[in-house]
Amino acid sequence: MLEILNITKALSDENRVRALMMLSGGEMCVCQIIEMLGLAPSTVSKHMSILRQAGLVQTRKNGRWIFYRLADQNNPAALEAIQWLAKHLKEDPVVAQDENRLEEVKQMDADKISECYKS
Amino acid sequence: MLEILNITKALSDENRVRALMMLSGGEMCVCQIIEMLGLAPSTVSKHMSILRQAGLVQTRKNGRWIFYRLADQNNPAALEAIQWLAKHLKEDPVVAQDENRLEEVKQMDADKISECYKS
DNA sequence: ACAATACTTCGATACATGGCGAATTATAGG
DNA sequence: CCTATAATTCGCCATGTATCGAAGTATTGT
Repeated sequence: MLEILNITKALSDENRVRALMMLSGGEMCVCQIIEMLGLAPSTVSKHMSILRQAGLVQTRKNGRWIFYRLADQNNPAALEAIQWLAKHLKEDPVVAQDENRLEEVKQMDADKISECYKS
Repeated sequence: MLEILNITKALSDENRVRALMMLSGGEMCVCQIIEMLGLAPSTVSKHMSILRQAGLVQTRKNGRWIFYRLADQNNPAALEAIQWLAKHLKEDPVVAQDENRLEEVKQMDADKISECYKS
């Protein structure tokens, strides 16, 4: 029950849902999510922590950057919840607008972030 | 987005999830749900109102009784959410215990409730 | 008409949650 | 080292939510 409630509570905030939908397009570092959501870094960090504790996202650290990505196979409940979200938000204007700006933001940070792959 | 958030918010409370799972076994009147959850009538009424506004349940009035039942076909998002819940709470101890007590409570009220079917 | 029952609405209260800024940790680069 | 950057943690505040009891509505039965 607690596992399920962790998921539903995590999904009951618009900004967290937006973040999840963004991650459908591939991993992002926190600074990109901050840019997309337009919230304070501390706020976004807390949101992502809630998503991670619910098993909806996973993290990978590379240098100064922490990349968030959607959960993989080993958590069926989380995965199905994400699929449910994606299915029913496919036509959502907020999600669509985010999807547009996403490419822009990813391009913006591409230069500096690509540096961390040089090593 | 709002429609989806109404659903996830409705599902982010343990008592509301329990109520939904109980309704998988068929419609119930509010007094039975009150008995099952052990909460004040006003509290249960509010919970059920939230579930109804999210499109997760529907109501039928008969005499003094108002029967709640799970949503039917016309709301795919709600229906899939309920199926997701049921799937991942199949082994949950809280839900299982409710399921046991459910027959008992339904029997308890059977006599007086059956009166409303006489007319 | 009146009392009882089922349910909802309202008002108050305690607690949870989302938001920010400041301070902290960790890493990279001069 | 020292500074800058990325991210988190912490403390605070405003808002939202779960809960209750009391009052209100509707319906049934006497």
